[in-house]
Amino acid sequence: MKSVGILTEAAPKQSRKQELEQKAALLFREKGYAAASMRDLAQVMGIEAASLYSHIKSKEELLQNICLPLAQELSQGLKEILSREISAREKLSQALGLHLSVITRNTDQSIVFLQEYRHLSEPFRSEFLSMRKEYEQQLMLILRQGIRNGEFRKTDEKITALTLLSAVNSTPQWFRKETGITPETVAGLLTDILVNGLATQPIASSSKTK
Amino acid sequence: MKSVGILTEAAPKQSRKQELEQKAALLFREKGYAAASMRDLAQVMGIEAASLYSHIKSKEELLQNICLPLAQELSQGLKEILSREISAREKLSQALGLHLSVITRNTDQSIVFLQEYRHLSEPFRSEFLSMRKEYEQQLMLILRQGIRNGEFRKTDEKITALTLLSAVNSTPQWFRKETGITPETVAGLLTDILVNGLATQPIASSSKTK
DNA sequence: AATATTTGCTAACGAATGTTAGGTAGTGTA
DNA sequence: TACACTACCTAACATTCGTTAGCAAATATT
Repeated sequence: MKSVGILTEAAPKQSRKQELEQKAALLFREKGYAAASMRDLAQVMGIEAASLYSHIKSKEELLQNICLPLAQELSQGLKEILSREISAREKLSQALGLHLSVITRNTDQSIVFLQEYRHLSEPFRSEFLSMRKEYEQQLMLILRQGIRNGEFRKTDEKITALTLLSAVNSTPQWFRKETGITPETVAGLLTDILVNGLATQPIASSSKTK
Repeated sequence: MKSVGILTEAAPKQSRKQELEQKAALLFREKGYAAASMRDLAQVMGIEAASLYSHIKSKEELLQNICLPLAQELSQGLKEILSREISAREKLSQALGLHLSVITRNTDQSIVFLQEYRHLSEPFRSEFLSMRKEYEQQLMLILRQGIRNGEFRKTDEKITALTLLSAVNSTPQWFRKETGITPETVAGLLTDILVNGLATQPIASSSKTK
C-alpha cells in the first residue's frame, strides 16, 4: 500500500522509519515527550497508532534514537578537538563551533535531547548522564588550561563551563535555517560575545585580572 | 486530624497548601509536569491522591501558581530597572542581578517555570508568552542603548539578549543555597564573564570594534 | 509466478490518568 | 454546646495511555 503518487509528492530517499523519527522529534519538541501520545504521532504520520509499531519497538526507542546519536557525535567531536595541539582559546572556539554546528543542523533533536533525556529508562539515562558529565569536564579542562597559561581570566571553571554550554544550547530555540544565517555565522557571533565579552572596554570588576 | 505532635515535627508557619505547592514544584522539576502524577504528589505529601483536591482545584492550578507569580516578579523588576537613569552597562548589570536573585531564591519553581510553561492552558499560556516576549524585548532595549552610546560592542541584539538570558537561566540547575555561595556572588561572577568576556585580551575577530 | 517484506488496518487489552462524590474526625470559634 | 472549617478518607468514574494480536494489501525480490 505505497501508492505515493500524486498526493504525498516527493518522499525522496528517506525510509518511512526515518520520516517517523523526524516527525517524532518535532512532536516531542513541541509537546514534550511525556505529553506527546502515540496517537498524536500517528495523526502526524497519517496512520493509526497501532501501525506505528510496524516500524518501532516502543515509544522510548524513538527517544533513544534522538538522544544517543547526538550525544555520541558531540562527545566524540570534543574529544578529538581536545587532543589537538592548539591554544586553549582556539580549542574553545573550535569546541563551541562544533557544538553549534551539530545542534543547529538538528534543532528538533537537540531540544529533545536537552530537555527530555530524563525520560530515558535505565541504563540509557545513566549512560547519557555520564556522557554529559564527561563532556562538561572536558570543557572545563580547556578552560583550566587557558586560565593557567594566561589566555583566559581567572573564573570558576565549572560555573563558566556550564554557563557557556547553556548559552550555546539555547540556539536551537531561535535558529532557523530558512533565514539564510549559517551555523558558522552563529558560531562566530556567539564565540565572539562569550570570549571577548560585551563591553568595549573592561571596567573595574570583582575579577583581579587587569 | 491535625495532631502533628511527634511524627511530623516542626511544620512551622507554612499552611498545608503552601507546603503542597512547594512539593509540587520539586516534583515537577524532577519528573516534568506531564510525567508527574497526582498520585506521585500525594505520596510525597503522605496522603491519598483524592485528598489533594481539598487544597487545590486542579493539577494545572499548581502549575499556574508556580509560573505566573515568578513571571510577574521578573517582569515588574525589569521594568523598574529600565526606568532608572543609569548607564546601559549598569542597567544590564542590575537586570542580570535581579534576575539571578529571583531565580536562585526559587530554583525549583524557576526550572518548572522555564521548562513546563507550555502545559499551561489558554489563556495562561499566551499570557505567559507575551510577558516573556516583553521581557526579552526590554533586555534588547538595554543592549541597543548600550551599543548606541558605545558602551557595548556591536552585536545582534536579539541573539545576544537570548544568549544572556539562557546563560543566567541555567543557574538554578547547579545552584545550591546550602553551599554558602550567595545569589549576589553568582550575579557578580556571571555578569563579569558575560560583560567582560573570558579572554584576558581581545583578539582579532569578526567584530569590527577595536 | 511464488515468496518475502513493508506498511497499514481493526479491535481490544490492562494500566494509569485526573477528578468527583460523599463521608468522617479532629480543631477553632460563636 | 453548636457550628463551621480544615484535612483527610474510600470508592469509583470516564478517559487516555502504550501496546499486542491477527489480518490484509501493496510492493520488492527471487
